[in-house]
Amino acid sequence: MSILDNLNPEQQKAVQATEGPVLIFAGAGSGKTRVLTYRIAYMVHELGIAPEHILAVTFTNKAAGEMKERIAQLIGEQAPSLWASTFHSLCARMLRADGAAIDIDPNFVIYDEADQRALIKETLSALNIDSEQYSPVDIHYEISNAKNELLTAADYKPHRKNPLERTAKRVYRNYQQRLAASNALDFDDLLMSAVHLLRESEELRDKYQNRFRYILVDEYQDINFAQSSLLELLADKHHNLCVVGDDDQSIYGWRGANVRLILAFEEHYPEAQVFKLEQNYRSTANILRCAYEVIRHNPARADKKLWTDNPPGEAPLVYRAINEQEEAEWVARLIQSQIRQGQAEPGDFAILYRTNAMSRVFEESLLDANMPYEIVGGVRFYERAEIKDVIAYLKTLLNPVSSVSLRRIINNPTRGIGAKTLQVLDSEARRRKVSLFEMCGIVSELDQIRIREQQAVADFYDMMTALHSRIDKLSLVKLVREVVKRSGSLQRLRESGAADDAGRAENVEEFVTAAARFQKTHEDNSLVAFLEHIALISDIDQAKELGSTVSLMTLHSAKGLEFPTVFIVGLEEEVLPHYRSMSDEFELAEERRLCYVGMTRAQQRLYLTHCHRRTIFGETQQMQPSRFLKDLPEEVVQRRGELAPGSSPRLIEAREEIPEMQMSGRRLDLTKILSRATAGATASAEQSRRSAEPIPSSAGDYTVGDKVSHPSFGDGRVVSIKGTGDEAEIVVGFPDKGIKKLLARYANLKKL
DNA sequence: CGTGTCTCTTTTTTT
DNA sequence: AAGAGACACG
Repeated sequence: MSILDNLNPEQQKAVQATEGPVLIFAGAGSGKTRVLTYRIAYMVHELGIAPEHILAVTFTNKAAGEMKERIAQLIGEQAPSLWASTFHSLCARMLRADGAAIDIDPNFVIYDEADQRALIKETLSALNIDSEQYSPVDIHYEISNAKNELLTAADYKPHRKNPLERTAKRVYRNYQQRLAASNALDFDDLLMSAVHLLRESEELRDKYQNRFRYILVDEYQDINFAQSSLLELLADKHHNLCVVGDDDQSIYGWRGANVRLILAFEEHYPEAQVFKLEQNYRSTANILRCAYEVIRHNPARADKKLWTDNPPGEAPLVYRAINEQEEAEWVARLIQSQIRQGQAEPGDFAILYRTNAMSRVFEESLLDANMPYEIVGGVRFYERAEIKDVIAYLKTLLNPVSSVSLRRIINNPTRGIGAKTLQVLDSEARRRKVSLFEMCGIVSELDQIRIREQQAVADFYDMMTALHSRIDKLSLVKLVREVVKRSGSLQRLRESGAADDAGRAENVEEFVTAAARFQKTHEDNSLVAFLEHIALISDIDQAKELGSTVSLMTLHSAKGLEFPTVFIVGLEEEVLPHYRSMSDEFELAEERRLCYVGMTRAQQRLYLTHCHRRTIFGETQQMQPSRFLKDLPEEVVQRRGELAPGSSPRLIEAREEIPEMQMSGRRLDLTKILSRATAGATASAEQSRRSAEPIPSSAGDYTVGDKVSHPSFGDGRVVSIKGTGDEAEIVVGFPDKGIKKLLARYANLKKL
């Protein structure tokens, strides 16, 4: 009868400990979300706590959405009064409501990464700082870190001998002035200002402390200092702060997250109750074992070890591919063959990679294999240039002082307002202490600007004022439509002959649809609300149901998800671990955790693949297998398509599994490689020289039109040949089986 | 002023 | 491989 019946004893304890600070270490797959949601249900149902007194904070929108949904299932109609949101939307909400207390205009716009960088560039050039010497990226990183540490420009203390930091301080101050003048907050400001607000106003602190009597935080290992300070302030009265996390899954250190904060929780709240959820319900024993062997090499982990009652399952498989194309084809074929055998559906598979750029080959191979797939994350809709343009119009309308937005659109589409004109406008605006937009309205006073350009500016100004006057009169969609029409941006895209522009025009139309959807589904469908939604939610596809298609995503985006079958691809040195992280011990540990996070997403099957060669930056390189592969326990791992990395070469039986890759063919090939490898020295120079040589190929034996025989497809005719050597791709038409793309290396074709 | 071409750099992960 | 910025030309 009780909610508690569905929980194990440790979970029950964690659910019932509702009062006071609580720290829950929840290993991968240990039912963390379950505990969080049941805890809330328990508080509401069994203890009668009003949902509006509960705040659930998550790190991503996806997690927040899921939590709301799950809680709604448990507590029904009371759910809407509960706050479940990300840190950033929580802060934005507080600041819209009460930011006036610290001089924040409720209509502030949120500057995203690109806006921030544009403003930094603007600042750099205004301060006459050479952006070659001090790159906007580096400066921004410094400022962002300072804000994460809650240091204002005045508080920020650069190292005396560090010119970058000293420059950053100058820029920080000026940048902040520009943000204020633009009535804008950047991502980091949201957090910092919310803390500021609570510190400054006792009244508001009281208000929020009384409102949020029970606070739950997910993914606490990803928290930064500003976020933890915010929580401390909010929980300062009732002390009912429950945090859940797993230090082994901390993968956002590069963004200011600090794992030590979870480890230091007990120091800060000595009375904290600590629970450890160590039983894994997700993965097979073998998968878990492998994951553990990878993670256990990290220093300074909180002491814990996952265990499971699940059966051992299949041994995780390590596959070495020739190059990324072959890797992708192997993955696609494996998926295809499992689906054909009725063992699985597309939604059972996830392909996880280190960087978004790696998704492309997999898309192609899945397309070839006719597999439905979906890319999660990646280039987000709202970040496309044409969409950002429309958004910039909206931001400017809401907030004409927002200089970054105005600069983006003033000559987009081109209307004859060039750099020169803009520069004059800007310096005059500065001299007269008016905003750039206001300056546009009095452009006729400037005789440095030619009449033609004056006219262009004036027309632009008139258009924007006309649109501005309609903000309150038109519904959101109508306003967006009007903007798209009046600005001429859609028309330009439609009329352009450029191939990509048709797609861009469609995107703009899709944006209008997104506005319509927002208007329909949100109670507060004002322009402000819509823009905030875009800035913070920023994922138009999030509503799409995963589950019917193969999922492609980065290891980072996979956090919190699970799939029956997981492929982690590109397990190579310099990819995972990423080359930018290899020189730093701390970052290296984070790469390892990233690998661990990926592995623990798998329920039934885990495939780890790496390539012998990979093309990076348009250059083909020899790759070494990832060091993480070396940590796998040999007794529970199958290795295929390769020589065991680092150790003495050995041949491992390949099971017949994929029709195109026949035993005999591969054994022959491996034997060849084996003999050459043992004959030669192990020096890497020697190795690369050798593999640069063309490997004796069968491709040369075929010409288009040849009749060939395949062990399982029977007789067919060569349709085309792409490439050379063992990488050659031979397309063969088989009368019964259709057209097949075969790799010369594996196909084991016989010429007839 | 706008466009096109060329070179150059850049690619980690994201609220 | 692709995008951004520099430069030259119309």
